[in-house]
Amino acid sequence: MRYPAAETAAKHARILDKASRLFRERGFSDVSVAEIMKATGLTHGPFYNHFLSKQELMVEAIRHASEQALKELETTPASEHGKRAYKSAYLSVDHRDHPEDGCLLAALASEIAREPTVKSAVTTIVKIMIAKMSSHFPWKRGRDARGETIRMLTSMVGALVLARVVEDDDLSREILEQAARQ
Amino acid sequence: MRYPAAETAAKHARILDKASRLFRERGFSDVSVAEIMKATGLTHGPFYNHFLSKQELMVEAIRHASEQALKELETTPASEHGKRAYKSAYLSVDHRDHPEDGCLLAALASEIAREPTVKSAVTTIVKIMIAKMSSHFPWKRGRDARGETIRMLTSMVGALVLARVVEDDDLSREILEQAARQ
DNA sequence: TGTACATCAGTGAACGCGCGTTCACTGATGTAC
DNA sequence: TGTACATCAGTGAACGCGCGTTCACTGATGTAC
Repeated sequence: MRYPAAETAAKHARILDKASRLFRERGFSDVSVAEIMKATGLTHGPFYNHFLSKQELMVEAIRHASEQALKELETTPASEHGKRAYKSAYLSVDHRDHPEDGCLLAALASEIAREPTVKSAVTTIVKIMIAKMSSHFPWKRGRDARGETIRMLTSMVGALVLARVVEDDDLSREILEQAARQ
Repeated sequence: MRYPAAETAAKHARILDKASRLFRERGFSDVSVAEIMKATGLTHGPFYNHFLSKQELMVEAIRHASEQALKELETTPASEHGKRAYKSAYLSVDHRDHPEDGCLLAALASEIAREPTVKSAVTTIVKIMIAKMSSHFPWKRGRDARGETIRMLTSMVGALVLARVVEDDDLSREILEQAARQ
């Protein structure tokens, strides 16, 4: 049956949102198109009214998650205190335990590297994040902001990945704390 | 037909070796049991003469890769120079381009976190690596070796993951270089 | 304003495919006598 | 030492299953008159 025109765009956005969360939670290949559509409240058929393929959805879902990440950075105060808060939110137990809301790099790292179309979208996002972080936050006078940004990003992503890989909660917290100190 | 008894153990080892490389190259779910057996030169049937399930193979393959990693650490000179060499080999373009030979954490990060049995095996390995690295290499007097080890490991894994996720070769090398400086 | 009809997002059965796993069978090897 | 036979790793067809994707069909909505 025909549905109110205004709902179509809203449904598209909901598929994207559910997909982006499910993918981060369980990975691209462990989440089926049918499951995403079910989470959106529909059957799997009309998926192809919204997207050309699962691959295309993966790219769009990555873009959707990255918009969220950029918004978070922009709403963080551009001060030394803001930088510390940003880092410690990223390295929090809450972020570790909720990949579906969090950093797409840490959640999908190994799978992104293997999907060329997704990889290309992620490259753009990483470049934007590095540029925005290095201009947004204050860095020590005379030091190179870009290098410091890359080193900070690198140790944040590594710590979150390691903290999630480890089963022992004490060790996991220790990893997050050590990285926060850096 | 019956085969020479001595060959059985050798075939087991070959399945493990091929599997551990293929998994690191393309991920657990993208590599089929049939493909692993084909790489070993057999049909897929006798896989179950060697392993109970694909899951069990995943755990064994992780253990196999970790033995390789431990051996590499132990053969690295226990000096400041050895530590630098170890770090720069890990952060090399060669390691970035050959996940099948390299660090299992960086190659399978996001998938490990989702497989409980694999996660448990990896936890053990991470603990051993941290302990061995902090006692093997020299650390600045008075500083806590364990903390420094965790921070070094964290930024190494993060940098390799990010360098592999990014399509732009200049940016990818920049990430590796920045982490090497840390 | 009321009626007739085209539209098109959603339905749900069906498709081909590759997966992990099973199993009846094979036949050279190792062993009992 | 030679023969008869049990062993068991390997073969390859087959299984059930869930996947991504397709498609004939439905029927409330929006539009033409």
